[in-house]
This record gives sequence, structure tokens and C-alpha cells, in this order.
Amino acid sequence: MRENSVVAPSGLPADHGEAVSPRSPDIRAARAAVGLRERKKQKTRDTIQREAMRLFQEQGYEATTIEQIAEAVEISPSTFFNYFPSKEDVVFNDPYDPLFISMFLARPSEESLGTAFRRTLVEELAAVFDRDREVILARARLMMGVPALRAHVWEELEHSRDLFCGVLAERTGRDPDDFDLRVTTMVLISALFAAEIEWVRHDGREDVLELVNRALDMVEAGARLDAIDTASPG
Amino acid sequence: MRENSVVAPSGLPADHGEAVSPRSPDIRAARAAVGLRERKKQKTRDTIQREAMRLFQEQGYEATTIEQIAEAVEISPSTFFNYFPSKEDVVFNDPYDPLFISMFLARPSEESLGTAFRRTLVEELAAVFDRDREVILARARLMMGVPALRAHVWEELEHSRDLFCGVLAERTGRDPDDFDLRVTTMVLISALFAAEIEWVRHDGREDVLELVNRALDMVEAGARLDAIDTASPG
Amino acid sequence: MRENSVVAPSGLPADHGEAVSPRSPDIRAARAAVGLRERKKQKTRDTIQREAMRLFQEQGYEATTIEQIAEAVEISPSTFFNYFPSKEDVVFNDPYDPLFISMFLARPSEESLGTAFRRTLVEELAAVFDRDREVILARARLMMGVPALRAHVWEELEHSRDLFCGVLAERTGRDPDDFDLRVTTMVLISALFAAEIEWVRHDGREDVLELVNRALDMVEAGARLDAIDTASPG
Amino acid sequence: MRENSVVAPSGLPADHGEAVSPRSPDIRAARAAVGLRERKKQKTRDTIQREAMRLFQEQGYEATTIEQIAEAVEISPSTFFNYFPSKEDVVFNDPYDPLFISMFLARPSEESLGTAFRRTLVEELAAVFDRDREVILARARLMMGVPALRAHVWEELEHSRDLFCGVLAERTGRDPDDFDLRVTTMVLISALFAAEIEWVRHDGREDVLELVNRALDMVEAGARLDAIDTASPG
DNA sequence: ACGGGCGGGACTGCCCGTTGGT
DNA sequence: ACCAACGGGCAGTCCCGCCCGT
Repeated sequence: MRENSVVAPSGLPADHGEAVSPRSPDIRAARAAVGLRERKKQKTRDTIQREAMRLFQEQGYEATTIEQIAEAVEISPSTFFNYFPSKEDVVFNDPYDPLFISMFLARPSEESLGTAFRRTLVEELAAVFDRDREVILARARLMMGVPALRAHVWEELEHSRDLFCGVLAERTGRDPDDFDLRVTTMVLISALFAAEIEWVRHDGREDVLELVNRALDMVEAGARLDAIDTASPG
Repeated sequence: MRENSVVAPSGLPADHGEAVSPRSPDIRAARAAVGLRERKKQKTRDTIQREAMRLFQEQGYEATTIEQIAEAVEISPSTFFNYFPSKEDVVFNDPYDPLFISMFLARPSEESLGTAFRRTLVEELAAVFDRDREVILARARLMMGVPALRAHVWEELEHSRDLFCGVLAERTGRDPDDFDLRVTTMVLISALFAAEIEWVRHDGREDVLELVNRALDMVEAGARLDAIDTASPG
Repeated sequence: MRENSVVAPSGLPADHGEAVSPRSPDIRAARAAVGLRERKKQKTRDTIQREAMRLFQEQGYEATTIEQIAEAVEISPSTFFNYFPSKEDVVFNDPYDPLFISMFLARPSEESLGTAFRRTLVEELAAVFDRDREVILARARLMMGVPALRAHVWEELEHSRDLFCGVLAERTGRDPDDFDLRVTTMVLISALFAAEIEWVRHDGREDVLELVNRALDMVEAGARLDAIDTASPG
Repeated sequence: MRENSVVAPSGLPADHGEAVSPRSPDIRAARAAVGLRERKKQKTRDTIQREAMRLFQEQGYEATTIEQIAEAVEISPSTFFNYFPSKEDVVFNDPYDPLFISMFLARPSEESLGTAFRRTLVEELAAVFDRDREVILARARLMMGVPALRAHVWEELEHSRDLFCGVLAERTGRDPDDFDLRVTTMVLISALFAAEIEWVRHDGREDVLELVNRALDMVEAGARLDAIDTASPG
């Protein structure tokens, strides 16, 4: 009875990595090309992640040792570190970011950046939530509840920012170091994150899509303190 | 160990105000009595911080062990942890946050929140930078450069958010859990942080006041991707 | 059946540290002064050494893990490293060097250095061998037989050289960095060591005192290749 | 793993002579045929050594990982171990020992052993230092300065002793296990080593030839403590 | 309260054995 | 048939928590 039992035991998809939904023939071909070795590695990786998440939910994150995870996966502790540089990284492996980027890039070019961003986001969220809602919620709960993980959230944010800054720089022709670009991106991502936090705080009972939309609305309209001052005439 | 619940109902820590708010004579007397002890503790604390920062800059953060710090301060390693819960906290001890809050609260009540916020910020920054510019820059560099510390940045952000959310909730009469309040606060703080990051990225050569003002301008005007799309007509 | 079972199971003195033979009252008093804590530490240290040596002889050095030693002593593996910086150091803890030095310093001042050296050596060896012969032989066998330990022999030699150089420098008034002093010392110590090696090579069947004396004779007479050339007239 | 028996009956490793001794034409032809392969291997070996030494000097020995070396040479870490049994062996690959032996064996037979030894040494040193002085100094500095390497020095010494003992046994007709032979050899080699140490301690500023000659003089005259006692009449 | 001793867990780096792909 | 890649095992370091004695 150690830490947060925040995380309600929620079923992880049995074979998460393999079940990533239907694939086009090209991708299947590409996968075949990478060879047996790659595939095996990926499978081990997925198993580690699945078993680790299971143990984290059952016993708590800190109470779970690498040794236990290794035992569950039937690998040696040192092998664990061949797959994940640290215990924390097992939780932080977000496959959605690159997915989001590629979807964003695929938007019709006549759409404005803002529209493209919002639509991608909404559609991606919708799709992803149909599949992985419980997993995402479980992961988010861990991330927000465990200090060691919460500490790493910023790294995640920066990573997203850099990824997205790169894409936007290319798209707009701006320098990737441009102040306005970087700040705007940071602010947008923070807003999304803030929405996710509120979602988790309300234990996933709200509609995440709506929360995200509201957050984006606020940011686009301008985040002003005066706007939240109920005493003010506005 | 130090895991705790997701929902930390935002509010000001009771004891944090000690050094700021007015006190009855009795209490003042009591403080004077134990004052020496307190003062001594504070001095040790400062010494630890100073020596630690010196070692960090000389040898790097990771290469510096608690033992070395303890040796330099002439305390035992275990005593170090009586003063700071972890190695990281030596770097993250920001005395400016509560200062900012108290200055913000002291603004004339006819000022709008937005104006009060901006002016407090600018004035506080100006004052603080006259004194501690180099120290702040050194700390910021560490924070951004060392992974273990960068990881903790988010904790710092959340702390600031909670602090500020509490104050704003009281001021505006809103629920501290209010979605708009929390998201707005988060976004503002992120923007400030983003400005600071860019400042450090340019090695402190830019004027931090100007960067902060620009970031705030952008956020208040609305952070829109379309605004950075140089290809767009707008 | 792993490595050298060179080392015949030989009885270690049951409580080696405590049984260090009769002591003068002064020393006993000094020991009492250092207190309970010190004594306990020393006891643990001795236990580690005894158990480790036992395991090394039973299973071989490399086949014995720190964990096993820790288990046998009922301490945690990390505590092991509080007592010995490395696995190797358990074997290399020679209490005889300082003893030799102090005996050497206590020789009557009218003795020449050479005489004092030889007599101290012979007497110390005689005394030590009455007590600890089997232990010394076991340790020497390990040191010569296990590569990881053999590798550290040189460190031991250098340590002895530095110790002895310091003493001799003071005694003779020479600079401790003096070339002749350092080379002479090195050569003498090497000769002693060479004798010990031959002793172990013959499995301790020869009389070590005689071997040492022969080696010293050779060195003092001048180690000349021509002297071993049986084809030569000399 | 690589533990072996105490008594390594001294003798020349059979395969070490390959590059030196005469061979039948068939074998020569065979060598020529695979010569390319051999050559390539040797080249890789040299590259590893060069890159490793570079990295050691740039970042220090301990701070350099096998992985970094492998990366620099563009081989896999496991391949590294096909060329060198351990990280330490990269530093310890002394090609001069067999060279010295062959030069010693080639001396005219009317020379006494002592004369032959000294002349070979001086000439070999002179030749070698014309070519490789800086490399040798760098290697020696590493060997003396890094604990992990210093520890292996003794192995090197023993290797030299066994090599040389074998040669001398054959030349003099003595048993290779002869006490006098082995001790004399050990002492001589130690003296040479001691001279080299002093050379490195003085950062290579002294003339190494002179130091070696002085050390040999001392050993041949007899290493006596009385000789360094400046207080004594003699 | 302060020191210290002890425990334990994350993580790194060396090295080895095996295996599977080329 | 070679050889890299992978998994495994162990030493060792550091952070940090607990408890004890002072």
C-alpha cells in the first residue's frame, strides 16, 4: 500500500504493438523488408512495456523494480536497458507525436495552418481515443501522479515543441530558432497539455475533445487574465 | 516514498508566507528568540547552495556528488538531506515566486489583473536582475542543460501555477479548480518560461525584459499559427 | 570446477582480528578509547575478510560474487563497498607493512641501515610465520594465481616502496624523490617479492626465511647476469 | 574465465616467434597467400590502437568506453574484443620485448651475458627512441597514471621475466626454474622498470638512456641501503 | 537535531557466450 | 563461415531513505 492507487486497473490491449490497426500493403511490405530481427526486437520492446505498465498499475511505479519487470518479461535486468534507457522511458514512449506530425503534413495545402492544426488534432484524438482511451488515461494518470514521471513531463513537452517547430519552420519558411515561432508553439502545446491535465484531474469523465477545443479557443482568442476576472465588467 | 496524489488542491502553503506577511508582536518576539537558530540554519542552507553551485559550474552537475558538496560545506552527507530533499532541489530553490506573489497582491486594486500582472512582472524582473543577473543566468543554464534538472522544470512550472492559481482564485472569486482559470494561468506561465528559455538559448545576450514583454504580447493577442505563417496574406 | 583449486582448504584463525597476539597495556588502552563503534566496524571488517577468503578458497575467486559474500556476512552488497573499495581489496589488506616499518624504526641507531633492514625482516618474518603461515600462504596463492589479483600486485609493491622510501628519506636525510633512493628501494622490495613468489611456486615447501636471505644476499652482492652464467669461468 | 594455474612454466610462447624465426618455403608461400588478410587484420588492429590512444589522451582512459572506440574505428564493440582481449590490452601491447630478445640472441657469443644485455638494451633503446619517443612516453604516462593500467604493470613484468628467463635458461644451461636465475632476472627487470618510472615522473625531461645505465650500475654494484645512507661514513 | 552506518535500487560499463543473418 | 548483434552477468557508483546513537 505504497503510493497512489490512482490508476484503476484497466485492460491493456492484449498485444498492443501488433494490434496497431489495419495497414496498407506498402507498410506490410516495408515491415517484411526490415527483417525478422527487427520484428523480434519490436516484440520484446512491446512486451516490456506491457508488463511494466501492468506491474506499475498493480503495485505502483516506485514499488516496481527493474528486476521484477525483467523477471516478468524473462529477460535480464541489463537487457531492459538495451531497450529503454531508463525506467521512466517505459512510460514515456509516445507513438502519437510522429503520427500527428505526418497527419498534419498531409492536410490539403489550401487550409490555413491554424485550421489544419485544429482539424488534425481533433481527428487524431478521435481516432486514437477510439482505440486506446484506457491505455492513454492510465499512462496520463501515472505521468501526473508519480513525481519521478511528472518531472519528465517537461522533456516530453520540449521534444514535442522541437518536433513541431521543425515542421512549422519548413512549412512557413521561418528560421527554426525564430522567437515568435518557438514561443507560439510552446504556448499551443502547453495549452493542449493543460487540457489533458484537467481531463485527468477529472478522472477522464469530461470529454477530452471538448476540453482541448476550449483550451485552443482560449489561446487563439488570447489568454488574458482580465478575461477570467469575474469582478471586471467584461 | 514521495509519491502523492494527482490532485493537489491549489492553495498557498501556509508556512511560505512567514517571511512576508505582518505579524503580531508576540510572534515577532518568539521569532527573535529562536532567530539565531533559524539564522544559523539559513546560513548553512545558503552555504550549501553556494558551494554546490560552485562545484556544479566547475565540474558539471552529474560529476558532482553529494559527498563532495558535503565535504566542501563541512557537513555530513546525511545532513545535506536535512536541508534539501534531493540534489536537484539545490538548484531549484527559487525565492522569486513568493516575492512575485506578494508584489502582485500589493498592486493598487483599481488596476486590472492583466495590467497588475504585467507591471509586477516587469518591475520584479528589473529589481531582481539588478542584483542577481549572473546567478540567475547560471542557474537557468544548468536547468536547461542538465537532463536531470530539465526534467524537474515541469514540477517548478506546476508549483508556480498552483501558487498563482490560488491567488487568482481568491482575487477573482473563482473556484481554484476552474478550467479557464487553470488553463489561462498555465499558458501565461509557459509563455514566461518560453521567453526565459530563449533568453538562455541566446546566452543572456538579449534583454530579458523585452523578450518577456514580447511573449506576453503574443499570448494576449492570441497565439495563432496563422500569425506566424509568412506565406499567408495576413 | 572453475579455476585454480591451487589453494588447499587451510584453517583460517577463527577470529583473526581479535587474536592479534598479546598487546602492551598502552595499545589496549588506545583500543578502548576508540570506542564501541570503531570496534564493531573492525569486527565486521574482519568477518567480511574471513568469509570472503573462505568462499574464495572453496569456489575460486572469480566464481564468488559480492552478493554471496554479503549474504555470508549478512550485510547488503552495498555495505560491502563501505568496507572495501573493491573485491580485490579484500585480499590485499596487508597489515604487515606498517608493522615492519615500525619495527625497523625501533632498531638501535648504531645499526647500519642494511643490518637493521635485514634483521627486522628476518625477525618479523619469523614472528609472523609462527602465527599466520597458512593464511599468508593462502593469500599469496590467490594473489599469484588469479589474474585480477596478480594485476594488483604492482600497486601493492608501489605502496610498499612509497612507504619505505618515506621512512628512508627521513632517516638518511635524502630527498624522497632521489633517484638512487627510489631505485634501490624498488629493487630491494622486488627481490623480497621474487623470493616470496618462488616460495609459493614451490608450494611453501621451502623455508621462506632462507629464500629471502638468499635473495637479499644476491641483491647486495650485485645482481649480475654473468654470475648465473654457468658456462662462464666465474 | 581467464584464471589459470600459478605455475606457468616459463618458456617462450610458441606462436610468438612467428615474425622472427626462419620458415620453410611452403609456409612462406602460405603466408604470402593469406598475407592480404593478415595485413588487413593488422591494419585494423593498428587503427584501433591509434584511435583508442587518441581518445584516452583526449578524455582520459576511464571516461573512454569501448563503444566510443568502436565507433571511432567503425567496428562493432564485439569486434573490438576480437582484436584485444580487454580494454587494458590496447595500451599494453609492447612490441619491443620480442625485439629485444632477438637482438640479445644475435649478440656475438664471445660477449659475456652482462655485456650483451647492457649493449642490447642501450642500442635497442636508442633505436626505438629515435622512432617512437612520444608514443612511448604517452603510453608510459597512461600506464603509470591510470590505476586500472598500473595494476596490470605487474603482469607485464612477469611476462618479460618469463620471456627472458626462458632465453637465459637456454643460453646458460640452467633450469628455467632455478631460483638464482629467476630472482636475478626479476631484479634486473625491476631496475629497468624503476628507471622508466623515474623517467616518466620527471616527465621525460631526463635522458632515459642515462637513467637506465645508472640503474643497471647500481644493481650490478649491489643495491645496498648503506650506500644511500648519507649519514654513514662510507 | 546532527552524524553515521546501513540498505537498496537505478544505472553504467566491461566482458563473454550464443545465435542468427549475410 | 564468419562476424555483428544480442542477451546476460557482475562489479561498481551514486542517490537517497531509515534508524540509531550522541
